[in-house]
Amino acid sequence: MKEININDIARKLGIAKSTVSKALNNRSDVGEKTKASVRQLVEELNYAPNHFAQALNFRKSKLVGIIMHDELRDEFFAQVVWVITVELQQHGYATIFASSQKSAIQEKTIIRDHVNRFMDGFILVPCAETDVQFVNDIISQGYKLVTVDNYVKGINAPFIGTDFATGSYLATKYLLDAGHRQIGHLAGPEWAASTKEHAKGYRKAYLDAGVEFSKALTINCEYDEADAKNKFMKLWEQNPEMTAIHCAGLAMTNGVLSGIAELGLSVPNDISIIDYGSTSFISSINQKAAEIGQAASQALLDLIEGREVPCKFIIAPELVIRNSTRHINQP
Amino acid sequence: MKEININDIARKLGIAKSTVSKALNNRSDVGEKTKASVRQLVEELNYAPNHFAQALNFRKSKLVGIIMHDELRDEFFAQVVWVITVELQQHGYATIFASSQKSAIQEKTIIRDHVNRFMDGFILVPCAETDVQFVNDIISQGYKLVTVDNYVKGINAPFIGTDFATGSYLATKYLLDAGHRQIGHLAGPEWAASTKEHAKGYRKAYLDAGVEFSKALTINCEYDEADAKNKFMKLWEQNPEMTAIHCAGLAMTNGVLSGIAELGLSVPNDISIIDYGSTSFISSINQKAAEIGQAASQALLDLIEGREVPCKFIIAPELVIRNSTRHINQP
DNA sequence: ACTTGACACGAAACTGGTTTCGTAATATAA
DNA sequence: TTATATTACGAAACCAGTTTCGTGTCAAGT
Repeated sequence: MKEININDIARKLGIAKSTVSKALNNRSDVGEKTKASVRQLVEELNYAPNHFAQALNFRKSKLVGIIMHDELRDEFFAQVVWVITVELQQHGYATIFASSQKSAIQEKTIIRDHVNRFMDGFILVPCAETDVQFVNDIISQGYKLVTVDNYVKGINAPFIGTDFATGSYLATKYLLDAGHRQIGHLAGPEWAASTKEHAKGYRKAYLDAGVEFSKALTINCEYDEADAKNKFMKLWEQNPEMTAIHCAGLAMTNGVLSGIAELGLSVPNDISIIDYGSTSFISSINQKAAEIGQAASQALLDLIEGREVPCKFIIAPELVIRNSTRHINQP
Repeated sequence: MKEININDIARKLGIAKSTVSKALNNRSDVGEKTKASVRQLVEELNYAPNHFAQALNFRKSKLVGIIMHDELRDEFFAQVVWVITVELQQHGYATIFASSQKSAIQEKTIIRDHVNRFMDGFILVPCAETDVQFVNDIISQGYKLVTVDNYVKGINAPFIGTDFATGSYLATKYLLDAGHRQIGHLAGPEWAASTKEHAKGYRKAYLDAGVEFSKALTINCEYDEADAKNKFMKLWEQNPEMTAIHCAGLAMTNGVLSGIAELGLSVPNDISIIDYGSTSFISSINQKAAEIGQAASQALLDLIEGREVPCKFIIAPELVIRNSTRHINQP
């Protein structure tokens, strides 16, 4: 358990610890033979500098905090977190993951705690009621922060996210082109910024196609399987002519599939589905978690290292057609 | 950016910093009025002690490392990581997540790095070729470590995982009871310890039911959607009488669903599915990520705080029937 | 009145590094 | 031969806390 430290090295070589430190940092005011002997002993004893002592000096921890609004159970967020972790790992940073569990109060507590831990930066997926003032205070104190996925107006930090309007536009247009006319929209909850974007794209596709648009085909829903099933059942009851549905998230698709199975229907014969970010057989809008994770970690590194960073990266998603959609005959 | 420190507090109150420190730690050799004034100023200035200075003193970081063999994209692991994070957060620990990306070499590097960061403990999901010797060295040096999910023989640390034999037994028995006779088994890769356990349960169900068992119904497969689709197609070709399939993981199910859609078949009419850990409409063996995460964090806390810890926690999974299975008539 | 003890506080050392500055030894220039 | 520069190193201060130990003050005991 006892780690060897710089003093041990110095003592064994009969030199000062300052010399050892300088040797390790390859300073010019240390002789070559001294450097060589230090390096050799370091190798032998498997010495590595204590991160905390260094952090205390540099006021840098080589630690980045990832603070998410939700629970990481979503495959998309899990992949974003993973990509960020790997990217930052390559630059010598470790990541600390924390969840605010959709609570603005917890979010604050976590950020404060991270600040005392001298985090070098934060990647924040804001929750619904993020305290913009508080976050901006942190930023103006010089802490480096980027926000991801959930755009919150007024935060003075770079944002990296998906162009949901385009995503939903692509999905809806595809279904319209395939002959569908009654396309349901299982939209996200009203508190999510993305919900409005989805609706914008969905509607635009109808308008562009010159097909009559009905509000009754849209229903709001939490990102939750059980709620999604209920809302789908309601939507189906009210729109028995519906031949396709566009879901705002993976959890919703699962609820819908459950409802479809219960009704004895089948996909895609009776109903086509396009959702967001599914990796299964469902046709979906691919949110490009890898790109978002990369852009977010790059933006944060740029901020930390004092480079210029654009304030918005909107990543266009991609429509991936799998086996949950079919063409139907025009009436 | 400049945080206030214990010296600032001391100066403003005209007392020594040692007194401030003792007041904050509620030591008995500080007067009550002094304590009160310190606490008040601390509150006012929003002071919080520097974690690194403390870590340097205590040789404890209040940090726990989670090192996973895989990529976190699996919903089960994502939830395990999340539960561990939340549990430990409640005890004042933050978690650092890292992935060894299935490489024993990376695994070592990460552990070494974590050791210099004075991690108070590790939660390790070992990769296929974990260096048992190395891990045991770390443990015998006094570092606290628990292993999760992937049981590796010879590691002197508590293990928390799923009873896969029982899981696959339950799945297979259910399908047999439902009248299925030709039940495919899309097994995990040979390197995974769990694969043998799955096979054990699968076979035992056949034996217990007195139904003839065929090796041809089992095929090994990576935890990868594309590979799963190929292997399923092969299995289907060779066993056209197959009416059900038991998959070792979620990624496999997605591959299978893709194959089924391509063949123009439907679930559960043509083929029933039971997999592991799915949350969608697929009937599945629920691995109880929450229980595993809780048990793992509790075991680690016990280790860190010097309590006795049993060496194995095997958590029995649960069969959850959803909409991907049907009863068939006996021939 | 003197001793003893409890109490409250501060100086200094310590955790493991980095950095500044001073200086001795050697090399080069005048 | 002396003045100056260069090189190589060490002592000490510093980061922000904790802990040990010493000391002064006051009250109680004899």
